Amino acid sequence: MRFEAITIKDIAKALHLSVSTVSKALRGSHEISEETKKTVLAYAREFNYKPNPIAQSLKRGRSKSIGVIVCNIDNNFFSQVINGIESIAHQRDYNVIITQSQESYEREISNSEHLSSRNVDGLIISLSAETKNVDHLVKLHEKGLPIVFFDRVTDKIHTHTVIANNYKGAYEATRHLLQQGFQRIAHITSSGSLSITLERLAGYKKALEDAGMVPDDRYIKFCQHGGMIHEETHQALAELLDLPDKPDAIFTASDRLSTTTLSQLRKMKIEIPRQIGLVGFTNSISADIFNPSLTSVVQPALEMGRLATELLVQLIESKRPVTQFHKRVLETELTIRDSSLRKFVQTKG
Amino acid sequence: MRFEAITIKDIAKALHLSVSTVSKALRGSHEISEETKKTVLAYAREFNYKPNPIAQSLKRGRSKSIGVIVCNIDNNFFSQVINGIESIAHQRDYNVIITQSQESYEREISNSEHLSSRNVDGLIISLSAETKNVDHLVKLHEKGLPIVFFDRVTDKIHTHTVIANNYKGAYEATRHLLQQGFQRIAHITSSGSLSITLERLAGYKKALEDAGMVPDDRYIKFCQHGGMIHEETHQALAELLDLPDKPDAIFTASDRLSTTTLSQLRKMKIEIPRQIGLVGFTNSISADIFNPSLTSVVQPALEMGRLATELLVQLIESKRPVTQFHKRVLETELTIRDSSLRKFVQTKG
DNA sequence: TTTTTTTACGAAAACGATTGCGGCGAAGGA
DNA sequence: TCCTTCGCCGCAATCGTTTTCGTAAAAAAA
Repeated sequence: MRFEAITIKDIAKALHLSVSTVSKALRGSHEISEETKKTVLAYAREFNYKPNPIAQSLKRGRSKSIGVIVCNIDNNFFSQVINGIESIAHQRDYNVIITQSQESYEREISNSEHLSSRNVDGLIISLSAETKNVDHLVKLHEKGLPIVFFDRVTDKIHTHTVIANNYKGAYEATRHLLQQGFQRIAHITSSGSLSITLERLAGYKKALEDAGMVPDDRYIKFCQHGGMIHEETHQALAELLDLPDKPDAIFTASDRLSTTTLSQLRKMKIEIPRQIGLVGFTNSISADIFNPSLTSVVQPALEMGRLATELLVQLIESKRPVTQFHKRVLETELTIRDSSLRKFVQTKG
Repeated sequence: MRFEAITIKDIAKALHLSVSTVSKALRGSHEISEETKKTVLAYAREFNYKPNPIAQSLKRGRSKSIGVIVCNIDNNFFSQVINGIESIAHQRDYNVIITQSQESYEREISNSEHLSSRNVDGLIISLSAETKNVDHLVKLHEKGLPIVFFDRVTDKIHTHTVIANNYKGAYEATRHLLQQGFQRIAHITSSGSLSITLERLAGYKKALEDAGMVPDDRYIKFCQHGGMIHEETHQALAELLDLPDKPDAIFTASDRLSTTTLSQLRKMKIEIPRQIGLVGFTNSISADIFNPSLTSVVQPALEMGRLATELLVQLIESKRPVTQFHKRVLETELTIRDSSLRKFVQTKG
């Protein structure tokens, strides 16, 4: 390092003041005269003084930064959420540290501990598919670390949560398929330990029941790794297609599952939606240029990120312990495209 | 905070040792007896002692973490690079801090300064589309911060760089279109100040020249924001289609530009590849399910991330100043799909 | 003038860890 | 017996900042 950053000590020496006086002057303390403040501020500005955040962090135990743990950023839903998080965070003068759990329980633990030891002021997290136990987060929460959950939440920790209306989104998607005349609607979803899985599954089942049908467990496939491992999705799909009463439509519960399923069906030369209709939860910005274009349950990802961050900042900056927690549920939007349209089939065929 | 993390001081107090003895014991110093070391290690393990990274960072000026600046994580190329970065970084026991410039020069500056002030030990960066001046990085580099550039590089700073063979990739893409019989090949690309833009443009032109054609500037459109602003791409496309000699093929130079162009052409009901052929630089994992499936120049993104990180760690951990710098050029791969196949058209039409 | 209050600043401890140096006791050499 | 050497450990400074407390000098009150 040739040019070291300027410190309070340097300013103090240059102006023949003490370190403490400079510090107070910079922070605008009332015990420093206006004149001294001006001198210090002027000098600081001239030499581009920036307080060392590491030292501040050590001293104050706060860092003006928030940690984010998502399973994977390579996914339009999460990257949109992160954009929402960053927009509010920067507005409130917080920095954002993004980490990926890659759907791994181990990495979720190590990421959360690392972020905590880095003195992040709060945590925004969507649980990994492998996570069945949240003791690691309970521990941090009890230590006083504010946490906001989004998307994949837990009820083991009493705090703010932000989710999409997964139940209703799944219900509408399934009902849409039914309205299109599909009879045997399968459901490919993520790990059964995730909140979103259960909520979406419930919505799917309810829609079937409301149509006078009985949900059939053979039509419901869980993928423990949420589509991160392709073979898993392929096998689920193969099993569905091996059933005596093959499904004539599939409702996929996540971004990765949707694209993998679509891709695999096409590789198998199965025509969509003629042979199999498809609706998926996805925030892919390319869903309209898929072949066929994919009917999607879209979550308000950006808004979810913004909201989660606002709630987190409230927690962080609250003077008194917060006891009143919100569970914010945002509505999804069903965007109907070709992959689920029977009419589309009829036109063609 | 109810349960504070255990510190060296706590251990010292509990074992009736001094803080310095404990510190040395934990680091395995030879000036501490084996017996004492054992006691300390045992106690530390029992109470799950973790050194405070903030304090270490302040004391040592190093943080065992590396900063990453990319324009946008919502992009398969960059998210794959980041996966490569994380895989090596974790292997080498470094943490990764990801930030987004959103193609903004201002944000690139503030991100780089913030990362530097957080004592990252090194920086991996792909320049923003707006960046024409790299003084902010020169300053950090002269201060001694190791930097590795990838993808969008600069020759203003003498250090390691990792790029794809953009020239050759563009050459092959263009040649492929020519071989398919396309005559008037347009090129939609990013900001002219980016290295990748110039390299890809050169490859495109060379392929045309080698085919006995003269590159025509009216067929070359620059998008300053690299596709982040849709209107920009739309206008470029509109201008191309307004030309007296409309292009019969387009070669797009980036992920976002490719998907936006494809989407827009479809909205305009322009048939691909019959009316317009399309080849794009993209690492989208969904390129095969696009409509039509998109012929792509694919970069070895994961490998680029891994390599950049290995080079960075070398710089960080080198005892002596490094003076020999590498420019690593990795080969791209042309994946041919329907969007560029004249044969495909003939079959259909 | 003396006492009290106010103003404006400095000294020092603290955050948690690292490290050069000094010291003390025991062992070895003369 | 005395001196040196060495092993083992503690003291104290340090990183850059914040904050409590103490204290001069100046201002106000007596």
